[in-house]
Amino acid sequence: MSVDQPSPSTTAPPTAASSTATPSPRRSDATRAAILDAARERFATDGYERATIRAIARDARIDPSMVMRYYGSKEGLFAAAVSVDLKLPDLSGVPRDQVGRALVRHFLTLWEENEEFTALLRVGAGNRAGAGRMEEVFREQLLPAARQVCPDPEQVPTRAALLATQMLGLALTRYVLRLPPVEALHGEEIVAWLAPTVQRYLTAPSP
Amino acid sequence: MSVDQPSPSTTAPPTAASSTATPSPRRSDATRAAILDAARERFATDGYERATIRAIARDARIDPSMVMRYYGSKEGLFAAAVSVDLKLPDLSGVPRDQVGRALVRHFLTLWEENEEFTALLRVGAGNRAGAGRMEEVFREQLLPAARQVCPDPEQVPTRAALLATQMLGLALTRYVLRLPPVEALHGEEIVAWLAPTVQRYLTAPSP
DNA sequence: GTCTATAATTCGATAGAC
DNA sequence: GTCTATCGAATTATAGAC
Repeated sequence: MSVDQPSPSTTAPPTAASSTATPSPRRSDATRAAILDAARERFATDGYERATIRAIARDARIDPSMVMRYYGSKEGLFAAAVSVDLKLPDLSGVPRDQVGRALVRHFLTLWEENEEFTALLRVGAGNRAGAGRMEEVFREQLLPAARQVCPDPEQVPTRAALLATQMLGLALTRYVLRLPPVEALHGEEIVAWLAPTVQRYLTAPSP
Repeated sequence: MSVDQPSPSTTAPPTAASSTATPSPRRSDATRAAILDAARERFATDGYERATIRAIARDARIDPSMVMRYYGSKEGLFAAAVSVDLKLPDLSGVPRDQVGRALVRHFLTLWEENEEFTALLRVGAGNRAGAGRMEEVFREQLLPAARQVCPDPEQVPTRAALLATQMLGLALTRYVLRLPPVEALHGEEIVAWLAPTVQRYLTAPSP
């Protein structure tokens, strides 16, 4: 899955007799990691079409042809650079009336320190394939989390969908559109306002 | 600001005894309208970069050069095609405890029958200038509406920001990303679930 | 008003020297 | 592994014939 194999030092030692157990560390790992970092940033700020391979290569201070050599195509680069893991906690260990607060806080800290999700969101909004990847994240990560909290299996998709409208709306307005009044909100303010919403969407009886 | 005042046509002889009040109907108005319709649809479904002038012209069954002639540039075309009016009702006439329901229902019906907002949202997500136009809509239309409902002027931007996170999140997941469980929700279901959220964001005391 | 032809860029991708 | 050079395709935008 993860293509995140950052070699500790810039000049990775090939170490003569190593190659059996570990997945063959390449001498170019540092370069590859630099490319992925630059790609994530460009995709997050410019979107898929405007994030050109040339610009990404320039950011990574390497030749554009290397990007093609390593990742085959622009789509391959995007797939390698953006692999969203929401890292959702085990909600079965959280008190029932605290899941809203726990989730909002989790997403906030995750998104503040990582622009991978912003990249996926921006690309998903402007590209059909990107939207497909967003749905994948929803299906494989958000649905199982909702299943841990929601008693009625029948209602899980609806509950998860409602959760998505609120949390993706926060991500959109704060990190993509960057509406000033949303950016101005402090993390704890957001938690205080949104936690009751998420709590109700997941656990309250149907209206 | 509407950019619907293109340069006067090269040879535009107003009908002999045309009325003096109406803003000079041109013979090409049907063509212009067809271009704008096609542009709105392409921008809404493909985003700014992938919506090419060629494709828009093909949809409108005219020559690509006509688009340039009428609107000067791709940006000019976008500005002319997408001018979002949220048509927000006068909230001072709505019972205080019904503003949430009224707003959610209003946005739903507006968005279901008009893809202009979807176009602006998709473009705003992938383009810096587009994000600026989204902020314009927020500032000029959503803020005044919130001001009608929120008693404390100090809190108006925050309240409007919270409203934006929920409603834009709905628009994003339903019309742009088209997450199946969100698309599956019926209009009245959405109103029932989201109205209390919006109501609280606008009128409840700060948490 | 409408269309053809094309200029001027820019991009993704390829070939091959060193 | 790295780079130069370039191809082929697509785009916006312009010039000008009819």
